[in-house]
Amino acid sequence: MSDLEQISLELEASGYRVTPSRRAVIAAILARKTHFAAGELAKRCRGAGRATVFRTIRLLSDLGVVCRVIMDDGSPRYLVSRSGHHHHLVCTGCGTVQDLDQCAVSGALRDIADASGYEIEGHWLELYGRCAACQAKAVVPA
Amino acid sequence: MSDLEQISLELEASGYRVTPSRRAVIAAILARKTHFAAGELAKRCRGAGRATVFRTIRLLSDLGVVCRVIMDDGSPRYLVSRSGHHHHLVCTGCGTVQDLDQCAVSGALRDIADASGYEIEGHWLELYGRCAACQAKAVVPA
DNA sequence: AAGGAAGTGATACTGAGTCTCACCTGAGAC
DNA sequence: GTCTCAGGTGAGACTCAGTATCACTTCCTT
Repeated sequence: MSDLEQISLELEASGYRVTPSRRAVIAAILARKTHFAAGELAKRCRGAGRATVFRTIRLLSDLGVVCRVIMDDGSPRYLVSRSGHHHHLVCTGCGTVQDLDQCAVSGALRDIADASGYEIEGHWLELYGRCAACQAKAVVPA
Repeated sequence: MSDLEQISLELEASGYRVTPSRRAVIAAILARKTHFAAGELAKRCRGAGRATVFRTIRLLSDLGVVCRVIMDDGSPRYLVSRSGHHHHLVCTGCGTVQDLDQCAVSGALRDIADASGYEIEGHWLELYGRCAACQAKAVVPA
């Protein structure tokens, strides 16, 4: 089963219609190798209007198919990612985004909650660095 | 010495001029009790144009006088804050922002770097929750 | 077939932030 | 004192993200 069909099934299972516009947006997203900007996708995606592209991205984001990453310059990007709580490791060299399996702060949250008196409801964590390939490139420049 | 003078001295020490426009922006920032949106400040700040307000906010942000917080809805806000690396604890009830003394992820970063092969250069962490006062309010509603 | 809910596209709008460009200002050189 | 020029400024246009509106279409249910 293709990713497109898989996601279509998820949409249907959640009570949403699988329309040609939505299929076009999903196909456009799957065609992107890495993360993408919402506006750029809207421009490239022939089969759906701008508003629909944004609506579909939000829909997929709610379903956990797509998730939002804030790049180190603050600009938002989206990428196809696994659902559930996780964080990202963004390479500042090539832009690759890697999922992190464990939540790096879950342990510290309890301490912070105790110390501050806050009831922690959520958090946002992005990590920036250079992947192994980009480190190698930096050492031996072409 | 007032905060305004203090910040003016920091500006001068860094080689920037202390102009009436900049003083107006700094005064407007200091007048805000909590965090503020850049655009809203630009509207309220009579003594400086929009572009200058944004320029000054960035300048102060570079100097570490002001720092940027991403609220839980993704919108950016600024607040007068201590410089150096730290994180924020944002109350989703009243919007209060509290500085966190320790960096909650510094310990975990080494493990992540080892496991992923990345050279971690930076990270962004925001915590969201309800402060003690808002928790009390929620339990005993008026 | 009818009706209504869901979905769509065009378009206008808001808000953040940048860029340009002509103009202003003030510190230092003479 | 005045000249000069880098630094600073304001107006305004622009880009980008994202939302709202509204008339229209599509499709499911009855």
